[in-house]
Amino acid sequence: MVTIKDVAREAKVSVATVSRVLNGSGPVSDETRRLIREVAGRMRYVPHSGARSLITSKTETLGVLLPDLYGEFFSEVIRGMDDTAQRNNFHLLISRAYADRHGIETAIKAMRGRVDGVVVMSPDLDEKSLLNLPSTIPVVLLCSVPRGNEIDSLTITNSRGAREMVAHLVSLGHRRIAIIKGSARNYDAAERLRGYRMALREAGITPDPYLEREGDFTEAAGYAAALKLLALADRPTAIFAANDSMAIGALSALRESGVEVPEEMAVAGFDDIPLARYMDPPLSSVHVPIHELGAKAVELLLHGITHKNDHTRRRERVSTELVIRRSTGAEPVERPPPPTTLNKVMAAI
Amino acid sequence: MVTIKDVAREAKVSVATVSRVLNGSGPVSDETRRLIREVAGRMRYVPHSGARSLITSKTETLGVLLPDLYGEFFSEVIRGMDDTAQRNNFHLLISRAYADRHGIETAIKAMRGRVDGVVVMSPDLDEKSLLNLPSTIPVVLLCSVPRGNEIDSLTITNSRGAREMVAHLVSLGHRRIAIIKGSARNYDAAERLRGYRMALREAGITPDPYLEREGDFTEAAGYAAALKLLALADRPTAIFAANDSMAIGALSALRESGVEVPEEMAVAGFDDIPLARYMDPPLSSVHVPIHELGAKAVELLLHGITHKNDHTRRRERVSTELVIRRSTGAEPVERPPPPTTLNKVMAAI
DNA sequence: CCCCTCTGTGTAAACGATTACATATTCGGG
DNA sequence: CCCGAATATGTAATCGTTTACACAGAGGGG
Repeated sequence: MVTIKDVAREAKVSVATVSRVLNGSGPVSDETRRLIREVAGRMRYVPHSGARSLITSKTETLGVLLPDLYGEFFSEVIRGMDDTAQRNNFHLLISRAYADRHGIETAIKAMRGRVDGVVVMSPDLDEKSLLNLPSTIPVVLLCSVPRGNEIDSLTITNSRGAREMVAHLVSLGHRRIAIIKGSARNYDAAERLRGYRMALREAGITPDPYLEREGDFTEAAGYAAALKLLALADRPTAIFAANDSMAIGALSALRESGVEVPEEMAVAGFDDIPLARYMDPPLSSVHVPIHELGAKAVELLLHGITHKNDHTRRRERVSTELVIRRSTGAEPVERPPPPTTLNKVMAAI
Repeated sequence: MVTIKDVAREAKVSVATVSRVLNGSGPVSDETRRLIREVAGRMRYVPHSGARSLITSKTETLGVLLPDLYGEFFSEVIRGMDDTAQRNNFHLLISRAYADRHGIETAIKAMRGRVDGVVVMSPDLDEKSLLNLPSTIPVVLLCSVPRGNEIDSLTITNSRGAREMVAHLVSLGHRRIAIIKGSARNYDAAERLRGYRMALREAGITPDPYLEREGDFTEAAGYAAALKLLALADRPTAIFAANDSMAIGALSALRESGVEVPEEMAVAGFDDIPLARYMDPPLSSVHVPIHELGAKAVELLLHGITHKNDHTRRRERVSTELVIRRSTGAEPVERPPPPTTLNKVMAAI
């Protein structure tokens, strides 16, 4: 492995000069600069980041702690993070961890010294787990229950989005509106449930516990919950699923049961994953700007890093947007096509 | 930040002893060991990984270079990688890069010194780009055109899977079978096309260029291609899409055109994403064990690392499996439900 | 009783970079 | 002609580890 000394020797200068050229720090004559650049390139010199971080105490790396999830959300949020990170010359160290206190602490510990900050995504509500993170380094909480003034946090306007969607269903004349919930321990799921209840209350509808079904964000759960709803003596006329995957599972169950959507049953989801518009019928959903979510999280973290973690904590939310398609019965009002970059991108495999 | 010296001073021993305890290297008395463990824990000491990698020249980190893709595949493969990496106490440094030569070289360069090896996923066929990677460190090529004896590689049995699916369509009596291709530059797509043609030849069917439509692995492309196929004077009776997203787009187009699936048109995809079984009708597809793919890639890389890159190069393939559902018209033969871990997992959001 | 081995510990030299400080040269102004 | 500032470069300390080597004491075999 070629080191800075090798380059210095080859270029007949001192290591200090080489370092200055490569970092653009001190004053160096144009001629020397050219020479060193040439030699370093020819020798394929790459500085040892460990050595560098040892002396500068910077790693230029961000940790990302994800829960044990899967699906498109995951990849899209990473895309957003990576874009912003790369633009700022940062790398991403990604790790999954169980959302419980122990899991997160171990994971953060394993990252200590490797990263300048961490984005923690821990949808589990859990106890005060996250409160006493070994927070010598900046931390941003993503899609987790916000912790006031202690940690930066970034969330989705879950309850507002859910409330708007349910309000939309109400405006179409529905009174018996069911919800397929996410896991009770999941923050986003809890907030969406809150929005649902809020909308019902505002419409003067008394909530019916039978219309609140358990779910876990999978298609299978949506499928099962829909079947149970159909079996009720007093069926709902609309189903709001706490995410699109469950809505898709529900659509499948309704289809197999011969229930017409939206005529006999309106269905709505949350997230607006790309597939939503290709469902039968196209699925109404609450659009979440996932890419932006990742990007903002990293921006927040970088801010914390440059301000050495003694900045005033922020608590931001990214906005959702109602996307109404045929599954709720209204005229299909398709949004303009997604940004071209997304279209051109290949979903390899 | 507390260093090893602080711990040594506090425990009244030398740094060497502390290091020995923490790494379990040299002989240390039980009493000293206990003491040092206690002190280190109390002081929340975490070794500086930079300093460590400086002297050991190991980073315990694997680089992952992904193309500019999105979708479930991405997240699932990362899951597989992370599982295996964590089990071996390795971290994952993930980065996206343009699949062209320059993009990959810059990205690998940026990772040099930070990682012990790299998994490069570069579906683009491109020129010999990948040939002369700065391969001082082990590299595994994932889902890319294999490079014989120079680099370890891991691919999917694309052509076999495609061939089997098309053969299945033939066995159902179809003679005019269309394909919606992936990008011509994409390796997986090219292999799937090859399998399609092979199956036709084996069935004694002369290929019709009008039945080979362009696509790019997105739902939108599948939608558009299906419409064009319907407009043909001599329509096909079956459509094989090179991935599920395009198959779903095609299903959507057929539905809107009032074409019955599978009666008037059989449809099949590739990948068997979780959603496939919830489509209308449930989508026949070629199952790809994505998680396993990621896991194997990391195993291959770890092998290269422990053998200091002078091992004999391997060239492995993970097998696909035909999953027949209603969209191809056969009786629905559902596979057993996916592993429970996957079911229990939450697809947060 | 001596020597050898084994255990437990400390000392100090690496590892590869950055950077404060020192030094050498040049240049312009008084 | 001299002095100070500016420019260009080199020297060496430093960051936090690991580990080769040294050393001290204990125990056992001859």
